[in-house]
This record gives sequence, structure tokens and C-alpha cells, in this order.
Amino acid sequence: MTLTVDQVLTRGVAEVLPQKETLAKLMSERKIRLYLGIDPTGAHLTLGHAVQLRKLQQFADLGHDVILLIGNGTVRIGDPTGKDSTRPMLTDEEIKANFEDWKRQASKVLDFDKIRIVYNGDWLDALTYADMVKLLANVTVQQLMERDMFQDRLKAGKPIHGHEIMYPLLQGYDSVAMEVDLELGGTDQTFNMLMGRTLLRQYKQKEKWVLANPIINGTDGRKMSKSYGNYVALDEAPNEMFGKIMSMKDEEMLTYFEIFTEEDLKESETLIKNSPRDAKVKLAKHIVTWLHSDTDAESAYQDFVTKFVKHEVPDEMPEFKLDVDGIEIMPLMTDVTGSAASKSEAKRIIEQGGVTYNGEKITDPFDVVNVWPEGQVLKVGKRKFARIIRA
RNA sequence: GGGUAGUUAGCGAAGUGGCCAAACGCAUCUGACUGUAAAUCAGACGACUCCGUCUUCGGGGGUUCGAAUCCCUCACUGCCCA
Repeated sequence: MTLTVDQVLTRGVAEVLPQKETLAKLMSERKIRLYLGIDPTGAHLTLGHAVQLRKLQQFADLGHDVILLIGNGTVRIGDPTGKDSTRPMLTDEEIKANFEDWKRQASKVLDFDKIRIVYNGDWLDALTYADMVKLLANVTVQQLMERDMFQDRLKAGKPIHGHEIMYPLLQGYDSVAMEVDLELGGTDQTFNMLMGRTLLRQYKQKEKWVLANPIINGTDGRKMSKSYGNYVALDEAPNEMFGKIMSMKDEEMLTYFEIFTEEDLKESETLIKNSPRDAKVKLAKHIVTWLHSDTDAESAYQDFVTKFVKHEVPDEMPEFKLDVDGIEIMPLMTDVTGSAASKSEAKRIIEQGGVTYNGEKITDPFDVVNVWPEGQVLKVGKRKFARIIRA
């Protein structure tokens, strides 16, 4: 569904700088050129990234000139935003492989037929010594060092490398090279994006707008982060995705509704208040439908109800055919089904009462279980199932 | 170039000769409770042939009955001086 200009500039948007009205006016007069920059660092894309991508796609759907900028030039530095340590440098081969992987994940959200792909290495690599001096003359070291993460690192005694403070300038130069009207990014990118605005004015006497998208929290309400394990990956399997959204903190729901759905926010708010569970199911179905399909969403929902609401055994699970009549439970968990990483772990889970076979709790780690032609169900923890069948 | 401090398990961070497989926090896992909510509570969290054994504390070498802890050396990093 295509949204109106006003909706695109308002819904799920943290801020438009210098102001929304002038940008809306421009968009009504002509096609604008805008871009979103990405670092091909091999990141696993999450719903957090999808906030940006979705917004970008909305502009593409309105028919504007949308550019996806691959930061193969800036990646040499690595955006230090929000980072408490320097990033490792990448080779060209890594960058290429990373982008292919990125594209695969992002294809669920982006329609690459409507989006131009551009590489900033094309102009950044061509910058001469004189160009660099001119570029650097636009800012003071104080301005560059003002940023939180640098101040934090200074306090913590962590290294700040010389090339890192140049990042905003190089990102800003992208705006000059492409002569864009608008840049998209997360609110954490505001500093970098405004640098582009400053430089574009200096170099080309041209106005540029900046649209900052909110940074969403993870499912547990904390900042979305790999180390918290609270993110939803875009290429996650439907069932996992559904489950993760269902385990999300209630407080985060409305934001997700605003960003990832077109539902009326007042109604959603009421629904969340009256029946948080139903609201979450609606949200989970919506997101799984978006990133997979409506049939996937429906079956994920059924699976969820079976496993966690009714505590029944699901219909579908991985099957393992064995050519023996009986097998020890621990090797079955580690070697056959991979439901435990090591024998120690398998033993631990068994001792903690987390394993059942054919509905019966296993208490002895050295138990030998039967393998029958009709198949029996191994359950490890509350969500790992496997069907064991005599071949 | 000189001085000095540091490099510990997935991450952060204690530990400065035996009581260290290494405190604590986060992440993770299991169980209870539940809307698989969240929160909370209980427990686990190197591996294995599991009441014992084996491999870990930046790399390498050494001292010692015994080292994450002492010494030498290499690598990387912070801070100070130049």
C-alpha cells in the first residue's frame, strides 16, 4: 500500500531536519533524490535495520529517486557511532561477500527494482590530498570530538584512532558527491547526516534535509543488541520470529505497531490495553506475514498455540531415522539431533528435568531409549522437538 | 624515543604462588510461575570415559614440588614525558 507524503514523513519518524513542512512542499513539487547509507560489515539484519529499510522503500513507492549507498569507501574506517572500540578493516572481497549477504536479507523489505545501488568508494577512493585538506578544513577537531562515544572512550581510556574522527566528514561528502535532497538514517546518525547538510551547503550551495528514524528497543525493552540476544533477525524462521515477538515486552508493542504496521494507532493502543496477548498475536502475525507470508504467519501461530499455550507436541518437527533398536539418550541429543552442544550440556539438561522422550521424563543420563518404526518424540527444553524413527 | 599500566572464559570485570575451572554482573540454558508475557524465584553455565581426569587466564620460553599469579621475551593497547 502506498502512503501519502505526510504519512511517510510522520509515521515512525523521529525527526525531520531542518523541518518537515519544507520537505513535504519540495516532494509535492518534484521528485527528490534521497539515500540511505549502509556499511557492508557483514551484519545480521534485524528489525532494527528494517526500520530504515522500510522507510526507504516507502519513498521508493512514492516514485522518488531512491539510492542505496554501499559504504565500501567509508567501511575502510567503520562508523564509530555507538561503538566503544575501533572496527577492524575489511578487504574488498569481504565487502563484496558481505553485501551479497546483506542484499539477500534485505530483499524481504526492499524492492531492488525501484532502488539504485551506488558505491561511495567510487568517489572517496578518488579524493586527492588537496581534496582531503579542503574537506578537513570544514570542521574543527573539537566538533568532531564532541560526540558521546568519543568522550566515553576518552574517559574509559580506550583508543580513538585518527581515521575514526574523519568518518562524519566522509559520510557528509557522500551527500556532496550525489547531490541528494534528503538522507535517511537512525537518530544515532543525526550528527553524521547533518555534516552532509553543512558540506553540501559549503560545496554546492544546496539545501539538504535529514530524516531520522527512531531506534527501536529489543524484545526485552532494552537497546537492541546482539549481546542481549533480544533482536529479531529478518531471515529468522517464521516460528522463531513469531515466538520472539510474542515474548516481547508489552511496553514496546505500540512502537512496533507504529513502525511496522499501518494499523490505526489509537485502536492499537486500546487493543494493547484491553488484551495485550491478542495485540501481540496481531503484531506477530503482521510481521511474519510481512517478512514471510500469510500462510507462514498462520502456521507459526498454530505452532505457537500448540507448543506454548496447550503444551502439546507440534505436528511438524525434524525427523531422524536410525538403524538401531535403542540408543543412549546423550548421544541422541548431541550427535543425532544436535539438541545439545556437548555431552556435559546434555547431561545437565537431563539432570535439570528438561528432557522427555515419548512423553516420559528422562532422569538418568545413561538411559537407553527405544527406537520404534512409528516414531517417538524427543523434547529438549521447552522448544526443541525431534522425531526419532526406526529406519 | 623514554617511563608506566594493562592483555582473564560469549562480553564486562575480580583474582597477584597452592583453598582457581577461576568471584561478580550481563548474555545463555533448565525448572517453577505465566499471556512461552515481562518481572520474580530456584538451579546450571570448559570438556570428558563425570564423586575422578584432561585442556584453559595475549603468544613463546623459564623459575618452582606447584603459576592466571614470579622471571625473560615477542605482540597489541592505554596513560605520562619527549
